[in-house]
Order: sequence, then C-alpha cells, then structure tokens
Amino acid sequence: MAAMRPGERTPSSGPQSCPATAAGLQTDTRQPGAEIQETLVYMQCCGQEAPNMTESNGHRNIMNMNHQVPVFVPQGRTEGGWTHPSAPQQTTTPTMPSCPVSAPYSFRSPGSVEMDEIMAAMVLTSLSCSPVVQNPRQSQNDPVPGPSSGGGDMECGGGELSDSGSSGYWSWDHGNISPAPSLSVTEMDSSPDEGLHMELEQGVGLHAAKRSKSSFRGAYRCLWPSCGKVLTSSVGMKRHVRVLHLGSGSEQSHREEDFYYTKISCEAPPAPAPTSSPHIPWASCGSPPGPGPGPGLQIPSSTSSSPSGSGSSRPSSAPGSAPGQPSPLSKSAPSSFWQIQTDHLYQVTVSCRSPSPGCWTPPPLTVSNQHSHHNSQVVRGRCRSVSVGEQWLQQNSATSRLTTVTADSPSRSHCSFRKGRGEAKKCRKVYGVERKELWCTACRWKKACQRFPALTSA
DNA sequence: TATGCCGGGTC
DNA sequence: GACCCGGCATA
Repeated sequence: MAAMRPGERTPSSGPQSCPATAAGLQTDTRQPGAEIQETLVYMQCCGQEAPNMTESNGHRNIMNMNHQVPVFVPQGRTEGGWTHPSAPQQTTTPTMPSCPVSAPYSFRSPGSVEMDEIMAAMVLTSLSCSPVVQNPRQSQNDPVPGPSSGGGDMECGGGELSDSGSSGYWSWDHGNISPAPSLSVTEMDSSPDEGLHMELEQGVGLHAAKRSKSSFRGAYRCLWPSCGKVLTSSVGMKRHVRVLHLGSGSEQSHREEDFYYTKISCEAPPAPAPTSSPHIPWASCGSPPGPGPGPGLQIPSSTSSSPSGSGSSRPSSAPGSAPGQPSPLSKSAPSSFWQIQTDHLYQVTVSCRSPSPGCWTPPPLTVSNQHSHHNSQVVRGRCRSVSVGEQWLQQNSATSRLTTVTADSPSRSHCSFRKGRGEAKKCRKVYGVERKELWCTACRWKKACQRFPALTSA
C-alpha cells in the first residue's frame, strides 16, 4: 500500500480509500527520484488526514491507524460524519499542500534518501498535529505495532507539537460535556502555547479542519496504574505522563508517554461508536454526550478508577479507553452525580405519586419537573429539540427505561424510548377517558405519562 | 383499533 | 412555558 499512487486509489476497498490520500496524491507529479519520500508522504497523509476528516467516526480510524493498517470505515454512520463529498474539501485544505512541501527534500541525492524520509516524516508529523492523530496510541496495550516501528519518529516527534492542537479549541467541548469543564483547566494552560505552533505550521487550512472537527470531543486519560487523570490536551497529558510517571527524561520516555495515556472521546451528538459501544447516543453524548447513555454508561465511569466497566468492554484499548465514551470525561463525578440525581428523582416522583394516584395533584409535578428538567438536559444530551416541558417529561419516563435499554443506537430511535404499552398504568388506563381531568398533564397533552412512568416491569 | 407519546404548532 | 394535536409506533 505504501506504493500506492494517486490514481490507484480504489473506491471501495478501504485500505487505500483514504480520501486525504487521494487528495494528496493529486498534487503529485513528482520526479521518480522522490518516490520513496512521496510514498512516505502518502501514507502519512492517509493516516493523518483520514482521521481528521472523520472526526466523528474517528475512533475507528484512529485505532486502525495505530496499527498502521489502513482500514476502510464503512460510512454507515454519518452523524457528523463525512461523506465523500467532504473528502474533496479536505483535499483543498492547506494540509494537503503541505505534503508537497516536503518535496524539496526529495531532490537530495539518493544517498540522503533516509534523511529525506526522516525529514518528511517530521514534517508530516508536525502537520499531523491534530489530536486525532494522537489517538493511535489508544492501543497502548500493544505499543509495538506500527507507530514506533514504521516511522517511530513521526509518531512521537510530532507528539509535542501536534497534539496540543486539540487543547486550545475545546471550549465548546466543555460546553457540551458539562462535567468536564473543570477537568483540564490546569492542563489547558500548558497546551495553548503549543497549539500556536501548530497553527502556524498548519496554516489556516488546518484551522478550518479543526473547525470541522468541532464535532469531535475527546480527552486524554492517563493509563498509569493508579492515575487515571484525564486531560483535554494531549500535550498536557504527555507532559503529565512524562513528568509524573516516566520522569522527565530521555527521548525514550518521551515516546513512551503515548502508551501511557489513551484518548477518550465523546462524540458529539452523533456519538457513533457503532463499533463497540451502544452508547454515545449522544453523544453523545454524547455525549454526555454521555447523555443518552446516561445510566448504563455512567455506571462504569462513575466508579471512575474502576476500569472494569468500560475498560473491560473495550476491545483493545485500555481501561476506559472507550472512544466516544462519555464516561471517561465524566469520571470527575458528575456522571455519577447525574445518575444518582436521575434515579433519585425518579424514585421521588414515584414514591410520592404512585401511592395515591387519586390524591396526586399537578402542582407537585411542576416542582419536580424543574429538577428533572435540569437533569434531563444534562443527561440526555440533545436528542432533539425539545421543549423544556417535554424534556423533563421524557426524562422521567426515559430515565427509568434507560436503565434497561442501555442506550441503543444513536440514531433517531435512540431518542424515542417507547415502552410497550401496558408496561405502566397510564392515566388513560387508570382513570379512563371519561375522567380525563384526572390525568396527569402529560397524558392530557399526549406526552409521556409522568404519573405512571413506565417502570418496565421487565 | 386503542393506546402511548413524539414532534411540532399555537397562544 | 402551557397547552394542544397530528401522526406514528406498537400491542
């Protein structure tokens, strides 16, 4: 694959399908002499760009990249995702042009080809600053694979420069991930400066790319045995690992950092994670993006350090590596907090009302409503644009259901947790149509019944 | 077909 | 935000 040429890109077959690669290739009409270098470049571009472009589905790409195995990611999920069309755009970004930049080196004598390669690698590395690139390290478990071996330099060398990229621009991220804010504030400090470097190097184009990335949120989690620190900046994380765990030192350690932290990302709404995790609905989150996932997902995270939950579930990566999983971020506690709140809320609601439906009165509801509403916003993330009232209503019913449902597909279905009829006593059923005035407001409005939340007997 | 409730509209 | 309802999914 290394030898792949511009024209060679096969549409469907993944390996080479890296759009970025294609783009980069276009520009190449260089002398044969520089072939080696070019090859290198192509690979690089492929690895780097692809992920960038696919921020949303990045997890997969990243993972793959890690092993340097070009993988074709089915574009099934397009949430925030990219579609072919987008690919072209990317190509236009300065990033690609950068490839050619390395060209000059290629003119060197054959004898210095190696040098060229290295330089090219470095250049690429610097260009690859995108956080996504970092991801590769996710497979900390098997560091051996591609990265270090093939062009070890690239991987790490860029480390310092590159990763920071993400750091500086996360503000919005935090916004989405409510729990995170405090997360890496400290770390953030360090990253920004480096982020600047990146910018300079990458140029506006990348900038744009980043923007597009905006849909991607992630964080870096220290995998060191008892650490588990989470930072939004890879640079910060590296530093953290290097200083606290590896002991600031040789280059060796410099490289190893990568293996001691993993990137955890919370997909924004799209929260794909089609692969391994059923959460990210929201992702998101999303998200909290972790939102959707609420209960189910959070459990693992809530215990934070106990990787058991997410970690175990994760295929290759380390504990909590779960890409796109909100939990990591939420580790800080919020997640659990939500969980509790939600449950609590639910319980309260139930306990207060179910006992005497007849006595129940709307007013109380309103009170709890507000609370629940609050929760709902946080937990559920954004499934759809919902009126406040709806949100909490959904929350009430949804939360309970969520526990069993465990967040399904991020797709639309994710938002609609309909429980089968008869799972709960709905006002209509209890009071009958004739006594509609006894119905809870939600029922009257044809909303999810709040008085008899679906307790899914199952 | 009845029911539950989502999604969206109106006030 | 409260209220209402069309329309879909499900039993």
